[in-house]
Amino acid sequence: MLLEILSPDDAVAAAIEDMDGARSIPELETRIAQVRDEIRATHLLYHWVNTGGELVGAGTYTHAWRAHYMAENFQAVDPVIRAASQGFHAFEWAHLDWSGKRAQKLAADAQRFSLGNNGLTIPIHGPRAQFAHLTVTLEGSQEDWDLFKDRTGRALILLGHFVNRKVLEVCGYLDTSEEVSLSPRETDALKYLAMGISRARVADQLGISEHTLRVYIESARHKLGAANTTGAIAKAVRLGLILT
Amino acid sequence: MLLEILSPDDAVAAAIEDMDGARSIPELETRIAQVRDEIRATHLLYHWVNTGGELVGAGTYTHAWRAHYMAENFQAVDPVIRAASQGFHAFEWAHLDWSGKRAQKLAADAQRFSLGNNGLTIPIHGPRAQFAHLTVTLEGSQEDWDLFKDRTGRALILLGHFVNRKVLEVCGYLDTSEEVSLSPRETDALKYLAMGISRARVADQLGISEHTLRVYIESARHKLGAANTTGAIAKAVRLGLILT
DNA sequence: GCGAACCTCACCAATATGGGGGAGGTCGGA
DNA sequence: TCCGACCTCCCCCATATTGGTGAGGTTCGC
Repeated sequence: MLLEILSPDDAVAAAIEDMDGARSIPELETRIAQVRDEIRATHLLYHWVNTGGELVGAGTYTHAWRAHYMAENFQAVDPVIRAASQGFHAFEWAHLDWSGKRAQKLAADAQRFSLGNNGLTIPIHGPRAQFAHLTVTLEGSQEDWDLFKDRTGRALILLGHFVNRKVLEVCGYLDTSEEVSLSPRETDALKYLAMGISRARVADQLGISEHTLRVYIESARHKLGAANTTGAIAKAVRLGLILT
Repeated sequence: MLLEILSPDDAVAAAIEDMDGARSIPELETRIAQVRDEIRATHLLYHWVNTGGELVGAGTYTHAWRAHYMAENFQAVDPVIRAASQGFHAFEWAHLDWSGKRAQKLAADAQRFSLGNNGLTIPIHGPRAQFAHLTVTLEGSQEDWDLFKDRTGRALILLGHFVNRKVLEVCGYLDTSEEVSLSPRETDALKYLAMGISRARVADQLGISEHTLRVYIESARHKLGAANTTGAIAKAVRLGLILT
Protein backbone atom coordinates (compact mmCIF):
# COMPACT_ATOMS: atom_id res chain seq x y z
CA MET A 1 0.00 0.00 0.00
CA LEU A 2 1.13 3.53 -0.62
CA LEU A 3 1.18 4.36 3.07
CA GLU A 4 4.07 1.99 3.57
CA ILE A 5 6.20 4.23 1.37
CA LEU A 6 5.95 6.93 3.91
CA SER A 7 6.76 4.83 6.95
CA PRO A 8 9.59 2.63 5.79
CA ASP A 9 12.17 0.65 7.60
CA ASP A 10 14.09 3.07 9.85
CA ALA A 11 17.37 1.58 8.68
CA VAL A 12 16.54 2.54 5.12
CA ALA A 13 15.65 6.06 6.21
CA ALA A 14 18.97 6.55 7.91
CA ALA A 15 20.82 5.07 4.97
CA ILE A 16 19.13 7.39 2.50
CA GLU A 17 20.29 10.34 4.53
CA ASP A 18 23.78 8.87 4.61
CA MET A 19 23.71 8.58 0.81
CA ASP A 20 23.82 12.35 0.48
CA GLY A 21 27.26 12.41 2.03
CA ALA A 22 28.87 10.22 -0.64
CA ARG A 23 31.43 12.01 -2.81
CA SER A 24 32.33 9.28 -5.25
CA ILE A 25 31.00 6.11 -6.78
CA PRO A 26 33.10 3.90 -4.46
CA GLU A 27 31.70 5.76 -1.42
CA LEU A 28 28.24 5.27 -2.85
CA GLU A 29 28.94 1.58 -3.28
CA THR A 30 29.92 1.32 0.39
CA ARG A 31 26.67 2.90 1.44
CA ILE A 32 24.61 0.73 -0.87
CA ALA A 33 26.26 -2.31 0.69
CA GLN A 34 25.26 -0.99 4.12
CA VAL A 35 21.66 -0.57 3.03
CA ARG A 36 21.70 -4.09 1.62
CA ASP A 37 22.87 -5.43 4.99
CA GLU A 38 20.35 -3.41 6.94
CA ILE A 39 17.33 -4.42 4.87
CA ARG A 40 18.65 -8.00 4.80
CA ALA A 41 18.56 -8.34 1.03
CA THR A 42 20.77 -10.67 -0.94
CA HIS A 43 21.90 -7.95 -3.34
CA LEU A 44 21.26 -4.30 -4.02
CA LEU A 45 22.45 -2.70 -7.21
CA TYR A 46 22.27 0.68 -8.92
CA HIS A 47 23.11 0.50 -12.64
CA TRP A 48 23.21 3.40 -15.10
CA VAL A 49 22.68 1.59 -18.38
CA ASN A 50 23.26 4.08 -21.16
CA THR A 51 26.31 6.07 -20.16
CA GLY A 52 27.54 5.72 -23.72
CA GLY A 53 30.92 4.82 -22.39
CA GLU A 54 32.28 3.42 -19.16
CA LEU A 55 30.05 1.33 -16.95
CA VAL A 56 28.46 3.24 -14.11
CA GLY A 57 27.12 1.12 -11.35
CA ALA A 58 27.27 0.72 -7.64
CA GLY A 59 26.15 -2.27 -5.72
CA THR A 60 26.82 -5.61 -4.18
CA TYR A 61 27.04 -7.85 -7.26
CA THR A 62 30.43 -9.60 -7.36
CA HIS A 63 33.07 -8.55 -9.85
CA ALA A 64 33.01 -12.08 -11.20
CA TRP A 65 29.34 -11.78 -12.09
CA ARG A 66 29.77 -8.33 -13.62
CA ALA A 67 32.62 -9.57 -15.77
CA HIS A 68 30.61 -12.62 -16.82
CA TYR A 69 27.56 -10.49 -17.61
CA MET A 70 29.66 -8.26 -19.85
CA ALA A 71 31.58 -11.08 -21.50
CA GLU A 72 28.33 -12.80 -22.47
CA ASN A 73 26.84 -9.49 -23.62
CA PHE A 74 23.75 -10.32 -21.56
CA GLN A 75 22.60 -6.71 -21.56
CA ALA A 76 21.45 -7.18 -25.16
CA VAL A 77 18.94 -9.85 -24.12
CA ASP A 78 18.24 -9.00 -20.46
CA PRO A 79 14.45 -8.84 -19.96
CA VAL A 80 15.05 -6.67 -16.88
CA ILE A 81 16.86 -4.00 -18.91
CA ARG A 82 14.24 -4.14 -21.62
CA ALA A 83 11.31 -3.84 -19.20
CA ALA A 84 12.96 -1.08 -17.22
CA SER A 85 13.83 0.98 -20.31
CA GLN A 86 10.24 0.88 -21.49
CA GLY A 87 8.53 1.23 -18.11
CA PHE A 88 8.03 3.49 -15.14
CA HIS A 89 6.58 1.14 -12.53
CA ALA A 90 8.69 -1.09 -10.32
CA PHE A 91 8.38 -4.71 -11.40
CA GLU A 92 9.35 -8.17 -10.25
CA TRP A 93 11.64 -10.39 -12.25
CA ALA A 94 9.14 -13.23 -12.03
CA HIS A 95 6.70 -11.22 -14.12
CA LEU A 96 9.05 -10.96 -17.09
CA ASP A 97 9.30 -13.10 -20.21
CA TRP A 98 12.33 -15.38 -19.85
CA SER A 99 11.42 -17.71 -22.70
CA GLY A 100 14.24 -16.74 -25.03
CA LYS A 101 17.22 -19.06 -25.22
CA ARG A 102 19.70 -16.40 -24.21
CA ALA A 103 17.38 -15.09 -21.49
CA GLN A 104 17.20 -18.60 -20.06
CA LYS A 105 20.98 -18.82 -20.03
CA LEU A 106 21.11 -15.46 -18.26
CA ALA A 107 18.66 -16.72 -15.62
CA ALA A 108 20.58 -19.97 -15.17
CA ASP A 109 23.93 -18.18 -14.88
CA ALA A 110 22.47 -15.65 -12.44
CA GLN A 111 21.32 -18.53 -10.27
CA ARG A 112 24.74 -20.16 -10.52
CA PHE A 113 26.31 -16.89 -9.29
CA SER A 114 23.81 -16.76 -6.38
CA LEU A 115 22.21 -13.46 -7.29
CA GLY A 116 18.98 -14.42 -5.56
CA ASN A 117 15.87 -16.10 -6.89
CA ASN A 118 13.61 -13.09 -6.26
CA GLY A 119 14.25 -9.69 -7.78
CA LEU A 120 12.58 -6.29 -7.93
CA THR A 121 13.67 -3.56 -10.31
CA ILE A 122 12.81 0.12 -10.14
CA PRO A 123 13.29 1.96 -13.45
CA ILE A 124 14.90 5.38 -13.21
CA HIS A 125 14.69 7.86 -16.05
CA GLY A 126 16.73 11.04 -15.92
CA PRO A 127 17.25 14.03 -18.16
CA ARG A 128 18.67 13.72 -21.65
CA ALA A 129 17.47 10.13 -22.04
CA GLN A 130 19.48 8.96 -19.04
CA PHE A 131 18.34 5.49 -18.06
CA ALA A 132 19.25 3.55 -14.91
CA HIS A 133 17.66 1.17 -12.46
CA LEU A 134 17.80 0.12 -8.84
CA THR A 135 17.48 -3.59 -8.30
CA VAL A 136 17.10 -5.55 -5.08
CA THR A 137 17.25 -9.34 -4.84
CA LEU A 138 16.49 -11.87 -2.15
CA GLU A 139 17.29 -15.55 -2.01
CA GLY A 140 14.32 -17.03 -0.15
CA SER A 141 10.83 -18.44 -0.19
CA GLN A 142 7.84 -16.77 -1.75
CA GLU A 143 6.60 -15.94 1.74
CA ASP A 144 9.90 -14.30 2.70
CA TRP A 145 9.89 -12.36 -0.56
CA ASP A 146 6.34 -11.09 -0.08
CA LEU A 147 7.12 -9.88 3.44
CA PHE A 148 10.34 -8.30 2.21
CA LYS A 149 8.59 -6.40 -0.56
CA ASP A 150 5.90 -5.11 1.76
CA ARG A 151 8.53 -3.92 4.17
CA THR A 152 10.95 -2.17 1.81
CA GLY A 153 9.55 -2.06 -1.71
CA ARG A 154 8.20 1.44 -1.62
CA ALA A 155 11.09 3.05 0.26
CA LEU A 156 13.38 1.75 -2.43
CA ILE A 157 11.65 3.99 -4.95
CA LEU A 158 12.85 6.93 -2.93
CA LEU A 159 16.27 5.36 -2.45
CA GLY A 160 16.56 4.96 -6.21
CA HIS A 161 15.70 8.61 -6.75
CA PHE A 162 18.37 9.81 -4.33
CA VAL A 163 21.04 7.39 -5.46
CA ASN A 164 20.53 8.54 -9.03
CA ARG A 165 20.50 12.16 -7.94
CA LYS A 166 23.80 11.65 -6.15
CA VAL A 167 25.33 9.78 -9.09
CA LEU A 168 24.38 12.63 -11.42
CA GLU A 169 26.07 15.07 -9.04
CA VAL A 170 29.18 12.97 -8.55
CA CYS A 171 29.55 12.41 -12.28
CA GLY A 172 28.90 16.06 -13.06
CA TYR A 173 26.26 14.99 -15.56
CA LEU A 174 24.10 18.06 -15.00
CA ASP A 175 26.74 20.79 -15.05
CA THR A 176 27.67 19.74 -18.51
CA SER A 177 29.47 21.58 -21.24
CA GLU A 178 27.21 19.66 -23.57
CA GLU A 179 24.55 22.26 -23.00
CA VAL A 180 23.55 23.62 -26.36
CA SER A 181 21.23 26.50 -27.08
CA LEU A 182 19.31 26.42 -30.34
CA SER A 183 17.47 29.40 -31.74
CA PRO A 184 13.68 29.03 -32.05
CA ARG A 185 13.92 28.55 -35.80
CA GLU A 186 16.71 25.99 -35.46
CA THR A 187 14.56 24.12 -32.94
CA ASP A 188 11.57 24.21 -35.27
CA ALA A 189 13.66 22.96 -38.17
CA LEU A 190 14.97 19.94 -36.26
CA LYS A 191 11.63 19.22 -34.65
CA TYR A 192 9.79 18.91 -37.94
CA LEU A 193 12.58 16.94 -39.57
CA ALA A 194 12.51 14.58 -36.60
CA MET A 195 8.85 13.98 -37.37
CA GLY A 196 9.97 12.59 -40.72
CA ILE A 197 8.69 15.52 -42.76
CA SER A 198 10.62 16.30 -45.93
CA ARG A 199 12.67 19.48 -46.15
CA ALA A 200 10.38 20.85 -48.84
CA ARG A 201 7.30 20.43 -46.64
CA VAL A 202 9.06 21.74 -43.52
CA ALA A 203 10.04 24.88 -45.42
CA ASP A 204 6.45 25.21 -46.59
CA GLN A 205 5.13 24.75 -43.09
CA LEU A 206 7.50 27.32 -41.60
CA GLY A 207 6.80 29.74 -44.45
CA ILE A 208 10.44 30.00 -45.52
CA SER A 209 12.50 28.82 -48.46
CA GLU A 210 14.41 25.57 -48.53
CA HIS A 211 17.61 27.59 -48.70
CA THR A 212 16.72 29.30 -45.45
CA LEU A 213 15.74 26.04 -43.85
CA ARG A 214 19.09 24.61 -44.82
CA VAL A 215 20.87 27.49 -43.09
CA TYR A 216 19.03 26.62 -39.85
CA ILE A 217 19.79 22.91 -40.24
CA GLU A 218 23.46 23.53 -40.87
CA SER A 219 23.72 26.01 -38.00
CA ALA A 220 22.02 23.66 -35.55
CA ARG A 221 24.16 20.78 -36.75
CA HIS A 222 27.32 22.74 -36.01
CA LYS A 223 26.08 23.81 -32.58
CA LEU A 224 25.42 20.16 -31.76
CA GLY A 225 28.79 19.10 -33.13
CA ALA A 226 27.18 16.52 -35.38
CA ALA A 227 28.62 15.20 -38.62
CA ASN A 228 25.30 15.11 -40.42
CA THR A 229 21.64 15.97 -40.00
CA THR A 230 20.72 12.52 -38.78
CA GLY A 231 23.31 12.68 -36.01
CA ALA A 232 22.19 16.19 -35.11
CA ILE A 233 18.59 15.15 -34.74
CA ALA A 234 19.45 12.05 -32.72
CA LYS A 235 21.46 14.21 -30.37
CA ALA A 236 18.75 16.86 -30.10
CA VAL A 237 16.15 14.24 -29.22
CA ARG A 238 18.44 12.63 -26.65
CA LEU A 239 19.30 15.99 -25.10
CA GLY A 240 15.63 16.84 -24.89
CA LEU A 241 16.12 19.92 -27.07
CA ILE A 242 13.19 19.07 -29.25
CA LEU A 243 10.07 18.01 -27.42
CA THR A 244 7.58 16.05 -29.53
CA MET B 1 17.05 16.90 5.31
CA LEU B 2 16.45 13.54 3.74
CA LEU B 3 14.79 12.17 6.84
CA GLU B 4 11.89 14.52 6.37
CA ILE B 5 11.02 12.75 3.15
CA LEU B 6 10.24 9.69 5.09
CA SER B 7 8.09 11.34 7.70
CA PRO B 8 6.01 13.79 5.77
CA ASP B 9 2.84 15.59 6.55
CA ASP B 10 0.18 12.95 7.35
CA ALA B 11 -2.25 14.70 5.02
CA VAL B 12 0.10 14.19 2.11
CA ALA B 13 0.50 10.52 2.99
CA ALA B 14 -3.21 9.95 2.96
CA ALA B 15 -3.61 11.88 -0.27
CA ILE B 16 -0.92 9.84 -2.03
CA GLU B 17 -2.80 6.69 -1.15
CA ASP B 18 -6.01 8.27 -2.41
CA MET B 19 -4.27 9.08 -5.67
CA ASP B 20 -4.09 5.42 -6.55
CA GLY B 21 -7.87 5.23 -6.70
CA ALA B 22 -8.20 7.83 -9.49
CA ARG B 23 -9.44 6.43 -12.79
CA SER B 24 -9.27 9.52 -14.98
CA ILE B 25 -7.48 12.84 -15.31
CA PRO B 26 -10.46 14.75 -13.85
CA GLU B 27 -10.49 12.44 -10.80
CA LEU B 28 -6.78 13.01 -10.47
CA GLU B 29 -7.33 16.75 -10.65
CA THR B 30 -9.84 16.52 -7.80
CA ARG B 31 -7.33 14.70 -5.66
CA ILE B 32 -4.53 17.12 -6.49
CA ALA B 33 -6.81 19.96 -5.41
CA GLN B 34 -7.40 18.13 -2.11
CA VAL B 35 -3.66 17.77 -1.55
CA ARG B 36 -3.19 21.46 -2.32
CA ASP B 37 -5.78 22.33 0.34
CA GLU B 38 -4.30 19.97 2.90
CA ILE B 39 -0.72 21.18 2.55
CA ARG B 40 -1.99 24.76 2.38
CA ALA B 41 -0.26 25.63 -0.87
CA THR B 42 -1.45 28.29 -3.25
CA HIS B 43 -1.30 25.96 -6.26
CA LEU B 44 -0.31 22.42 -7.08
CA LEU B 45 0.11 21.32 -10.67
CA TYR B 46 1.14 18.19 -12.57
CA HIS B 47 2.00 18.92 -16.20
CA TRP B 48 3.10 16.39 -18.84
CA VAL B 49 4.94 18.63 -21.23
CA ASN B 50 5.73 16.57 -24.31
CA THR B 51 2.63 14.57 -25.05
CA GLY B 52 3.09 15.44 -28.70
CA GLY B 53 -0.59 16.22 -28.88
CA GLU B 54 -3.26 17.21 -26.43
CA LEU B 55 -2.32 18.92 -23.20
CA VAL B 56 -2.07 16.58 -20.26
CA GLY B 57 -2.15 18.25 -16.93
CA ALA B 58 -3.94 18.15 -13.65
CA GLY B 59 -3.87 20.80 -11.05
CA THR B 60 -5.28 23.92 -9.51
CA TYR B 61 -4.18 26.57 -12.02
CA THR B 62 -7.24 28.43 -13.37
CA HIS B 63 -8.47 27.84 -16.88
CA ALA B 64 -7.94 31.52 -17.55
CA TRP B 65 -4.25 31.21 -16.76
CA ARG B 66 -3.84 28.03 -18.79
CA ALA B 67 -5.49 29.66 -21.80
CA HIS B 68 -3.33 32.76 -21.40
CA TYR B 69 -0.16 30.67 -21.07
CA MET B 70 -0.98 28.84 -24.29
CA ALA B 71 -2.09 31.94 -26.18
CA GLU B 72 1.19 33.66 -25.37
CA ASN B 73 3.15 30.49 -26.18
CA PHE B 74 4.99 30.93 -22.89
CA GLN B 75 6.13 27.31 -22.88
CA ALA B 76 8.74 28.24 -25.49
CA VAL B 77 10.44 30.66 -23.08
CA ASP B 78 9.50 29.27 -19.66
CA PRO B 79 12.69 28.91 -17.55
CA VAL B 80 10.86 26.36 -15.41
CA ILE B 81 10.22 24.06 -18.36
CA ARG B 82 13.78 24.50 -19.59
CA ALA B 83 15.35 23.76 -16.20
CA ALA B 84 13.08 20.80 -15.57
CA SER B 85 13.71 19.23 -18.96
CA GLN B 86 17.46 19.37 -18.41
CA GLY B 87 17.49 18.48 -14.72
CA PHE B 88 16.72 15.82 -12.18
CA HIS B 89 16.80 17.71 -8.90
CA ALA B 90 13.86 19.71 -7.56
CA PHE B 91 14.51 23.43 -7.88
CA GLU B 92 13.01 26.73 -6.81
CA TRP B 93 11.77 29.29 -9.28
CA ALA B 94 13.81 31.99 -7.59
CA HIS B 95 16.99 30.20 -8.66
CA LEU B 96 16.18 30.46 -12.35
CA ASP B 97 17.26 33.01 -14.94
CA TRP B 98 14.31 35.30 -15.65
CA SER B 99 16.31 38.00 -17.42
CA GLY B 100 14.82 37.45 -20.88
CA LYS B 101 12.14 39.85 -22.00
CA ARG B 102 9.58 37.16 -22.60
CA ALA B 103 10.51 35.41 -19.35
CA GLN B 104 9.92 38.66 -17.52
CA LYS B 105 6.50 39.01 -19.12
CA LEU B 106 5.71 35.45 -18.08
CA ALA B 107 6.71 36.25 -14.50
CA ALA B 108 4.68 39.46 -14.49
CA ASP B 109 1.61 37.76 -15.94
CA ALA B 110 1.95 34.86 -13.50
CA GLN B 111 1.90 37.37 -10.65
CA ARG B 112 -1.11 39.14 -12.15
CA PHE B 113 -2.94 35.78 -12.23
CA SER B 114 -1.99 35.15 -8.56
CA LEU B 115 -0.03 31.96 -9.13
CA GLY B 116 2.07 32.59 -6.04
CA ASN B 117 5.41 34.33 -5.62
CA ASN B 118 7.25 31.19 -4.48
CA GLY B 119 7.45 28.03 -6.58
CA LEU B 120 9.14 24.65 -6.43
CA THR B 121 9.30 22.31 -9.43
CA ILE B 122 10.11 18.61 -9.40
CA PRO B 123 11.19 17.28 -12.79
CA ILE B 124 9.77 13.90 -13.78
CA HIS B 125 11.29 11.84 -16.54
CA GLY B 126 9.52 8.73 -17.78
CA PRO B 127 10.13 6.10 -20.42
CA ARG B 128 10.37 6.97 -24.08
CA ALA B 129 11.51 10.52 -23.39
CA GLN B 130 8.34 11.32 -21.45
CA PHE B 131 8.81 14.59 -19.61
CA ALA B 132 6.56 16.08 -16.94
CA HIS B 133 6.81 18.05 -13.74
CA LEU B 134 5.06 18.59 -10.44
CA THR B 135 4.99 22.19 -9.31
CA VAL B 136 3.85 23.67 -6.01
CA THR B 137 3.49 27.39 -5.35
CA LEU B 138 2.88 29.50 -2.28
CA GLU B 139 2.00 33.16 -1.99
CA GLY B 140 3.79 34.28 1.14
CA SER B 141 6.89 35.56 2.86
CA GLN B 142 10.33 34.03 2.57
CA GLU B 143 9.91 32.67 6.10
CA ASP B 144 6.59 31.04 5.27
CA TRP B 145 8.11 29.57 2.10
CA ASP B 146 11.11 28.14 3.92
CA LEU B 147 8.89 26.47 6.51
CA PHE B 148 6.60 25.17 3.80
CA LYS B 149 9.47 23.63 1.83
CA ASP B 150 10.88 21.95 4.90
CA ARG B 151 7.50 20.50 5.73
CA THR B 152 6.42 19.18 2.32
CA GLY B 153 9.24 19.50 -0.20
CA ARG B 154 10.53 15.96 -0.01
CA ALA B 155 7.17 14.22 0.18
CA LEU B 156 6.25 15.96 -3.05
CA ILE B 157 8.98 14.04 -4.84
CA LEU B 158 7.12 10.88 -3.97
CA LEU B 159 3.78 12.48 -4.83
CA GLY B 160 5.17 13.41 -8.25
CA HIS B 161 6.30 9.85 -8.84
CA PHE B 162 2.89 8.39 -8.05
CA VAL B 163 0.90 11.03 -9.90
CA ASN B 164 2.98 10.38 -13.00
CA ARG B 165 2.64 6.63 -12.53
CA LYS B 166 -1.13 6.99 -12.33
CA VAL B 167 -1.26 9.32 -15.34
CA LEU B 168 0.70 6.80 -17.39
CA GLU B 169 -1.78 4.09 -16.36
CA VAL B 170 -4.85 6.21 -17.01
CA CYS B 171 -3.54 7.29 -20.41
CA GLY B 172 -2.51 3.76 -21.34
CA TYR B 173 0.93 5.09 -22.22
CA LEU B 174 2.73 1.90 -21.19
CA ASP B 175 0.48 -0.70 -22.77
CA THR B 176 1.12 0.84 -26.12
CA SER B 177 0.79 -0.48 -29.60
CA GLU B 178 3.75 1.70 -30.34
CA GLU B 179 5.98 -1.06 -29.06
CA VAL B 180 8.38 -1.96 -31.83
CA SER B 181 10.85 -4.78 -31.89
CA LEU B 182 13.99 -4.29 -33.95
CA SER B 183 16.35 -7.09 -34.85
CA PRO B 184 19.90 -6.82 -33.46
CA ARG B 185 21.29 -5.78 -36.83
CA GLU B 186 18.53 -3.21 -37.34
CA THR B 187 19.32 -1.80 -33.92
CA ASP B 188 23.02 -1.65 -34.70
CA ALA B 189 22.34 0.09 -37.99
CA LEU B 190 20.22 2.83 -36.41
CA LYS B 191 22.52 3.20 -33.44
CA TYR B 192 25.59 3.95 -35.53
CA LEU B 193 23.70 6.23 -37.90
CA ALA B 194 22.40 8.12 -34.86
CA MET B 195 26.01 8.71 -33.91
CA GLY B 196 26.38 10.62 -37.16
CA ILE B 197 28.51 8.00 -38.87
CA SER B 198 28.17 7.77 -42.64
CA ARG B 199 26.54 4.73 -44.20
CA ALA B 200 29.81 3.70 -45.81
CA ARG B 201 31.61 3.67 -42.46
CA VAL B 202 28.75 1.97 -40.63
CA ALA B 203 28.80 -0.83 -43.19
CA ASP B 204 32.56 -1.09 -42.74
CA GLN B 205 32.23 -1.21 -39.00
CA LEU B 206 29.54 -3.89 -39.08
CA GLY B 207 31.47 -5.88 -41.66
CA ILE B 208 28.65 -5.88 -44.21
CA SER B 209 28.01 -4.20 -47.55
CA GLU B 210 26.20 -0.92 -47.94
CA HIS B 211 23.44 -2.76 -49.76
CA THR B 212 22.92 -4.99 -46.75
CA LEU B 213 22.99 -2.04 -44.39
CA ARG B 214 20.34 -0.38 -46.49
CA VAL B 215 18.07 -3.40 -46.13
CA TYR B 216 18.30 -3.09 -42.34
CA ILE B 217 17.65 0.65 -42.45
CA GLU B 218 14.63 0.26 -44.69
CA SER B 219 13.27 -2.61 -42.61
CA ALA B 220 13.65 -0.70 -39.36
CA ARG B 221 12.13 2.40 -40.93
CA HIS B 222 9.03 0.45 -41.90
CA LYS B 223 8.75 -1.16 -38.47
CA LEU B 224 8.85 2.31 -36.93
CA GLY B 225 6.36 3.67 -39.41
CA ALA B 226 8.66 6.53 -40.33
CA ALA B 227 8.67 8.39 -43.61
CA ASN B 228 12.46 8.61 -43.82
CA THR B 229 15.62 7.55 -42.03
CA THR B 230 15.82 10.74 -40.03
CA GLY B 231 12.31 10.25 -38.69
CA ALA B 232 13.06 6.63 -37.92
CA ILE B 233 16.14 7.49 -35.91
CA ALA B 234 14.39 10.26 -34.03
CA LYS B 235 11.66 7.83 -33.10
CA ALA B 236 14.08 5.09 -32.09
CA VAL B 237 15.96 7.48 -29.80
CA ARG B 238 12.73 8.75 -28.27
CA LEU B 239 11.40 5.23 -27.73
CA GLY B 240 14.65 4.22 -26.10
CA LEU B 241 15.26 1.53 -28.71
CA ILE B 242 18.83 2.62 -29.25
CA LEU B 243 20.81 3.28 -26.13
CA THR B 244 23.89 5.45 -26.61
C1' DG C 1 9.17 -30.43 -41.12
C1' DC C 2 7.65 -25.90 -42.15
C1' DG C 3 7.33 -21.11 -42.01
C1' DA C 4 8.64 -16.69 -40.31
C1' DA C 5 12.25 -13.81 -39.13
C1' DC C 6 16.80 -12.62 -39.74
C1' DC C 7 21.12 -12.04 -42.34
C1' DT C 8 23.27 -11.36 -46.63
C1' DC C 9 23.96 -9.05 -51.56
C1' DA C 10 22.79 -6.56 -55.99
C1' DC C 11 20.80 -2.93 -59.50
C1' DC C 12 18.71 1.67 -61.68
C1' DA C 13 17.15 6.26 -61.64
C1' DA C 14 15.37 10.21 -59.38
C1' DT C 15 15.78 13.08 -55.55
C1' DA C 16 17.98 14.87 -51.41
C1' DT C 17 21.95 16.32 -48.84
C1' DG C 18 26.20 18.57 -47.78
C1' DG C 19 30.50 21.36 -48.45
C1' DG C 20 31.70 25.28 -49.87
C1' DG C 21 30.65 30.13 -51.27
C1' DG C 22 27.86 34.60 -51.56
C1' DA C 23 24.45 38.36 -49.46
C1' DG C 24 21.25 41.79 -46.54
C1' DG C 25 17.97 43.23 -42.72
C1' DT C 26 16.26 43.37 -37.76
C1' DC C 27 16.49 43.31 -32.89
C1' DG C 28 18.17 43.59 -28.34
C1' DG C 29 21.69 44.06 -24.88
C1' DA C 30 25.90 46.20 -23.33
C1' DT D 1 25.61 53.51 -30.80
C1' DC D 2 27.61 49.24 -31.91
C1' DC D 3 27.96 44.45 -32.23
C1' DG D 4 26.45 39.83 -32.03
C1' DA D 5 22.78 36.73 -32.76
C1' DC D 6 19.00 35.67 -35.38
C1' DC D 7 16.19 35.57 -39.56
C1' DT D 8 16.01 35.64 -44.42
C1' DC D 9 17.64 34.20 -49.37
C1' DC D 10 20.67 32.43 -53.28
C1' DC D 11 24.24 29.55 -56.11
C1' DC D 12 27.28 25.40 -57.85
C1' DC D 13 28.75 20.80 -57.76
C1' DA D 14 29.76 16.35 -55.85
C1' DT D 15 28.06 12.84 -53.08
C1' DA D 16 24.53 10.43 -50.52
C1' DT D 17 19.94 8.77 -50.02
C1' DT D 18 15.64 6.81 -51.34
C1' DG D 19 11.91 4.34 -53.92
C1' DG D 20 11.48 0.77 -56.26
C1' DT D 21 13.03 -3.94 -57.88
C1' DG D 22 15.49 -8.50 -57.80
C1' DA D 23 17.68 -12.74 -55.09
C1' DG D 24 19.50 -16.75 -51.71
C1' DG D 25 20.93 -18.94 -47.15
C1' DT D 26 20.42 -19.85 -42.03
C1' DT D 27 18.18 -20.34 -37.65
C1' DC D 28 14.72 -21.23 -34.43
C1' DG D 29 10.21 -22.07 -32.58
C1' DC D 30 5.84 -24.33 -33.14
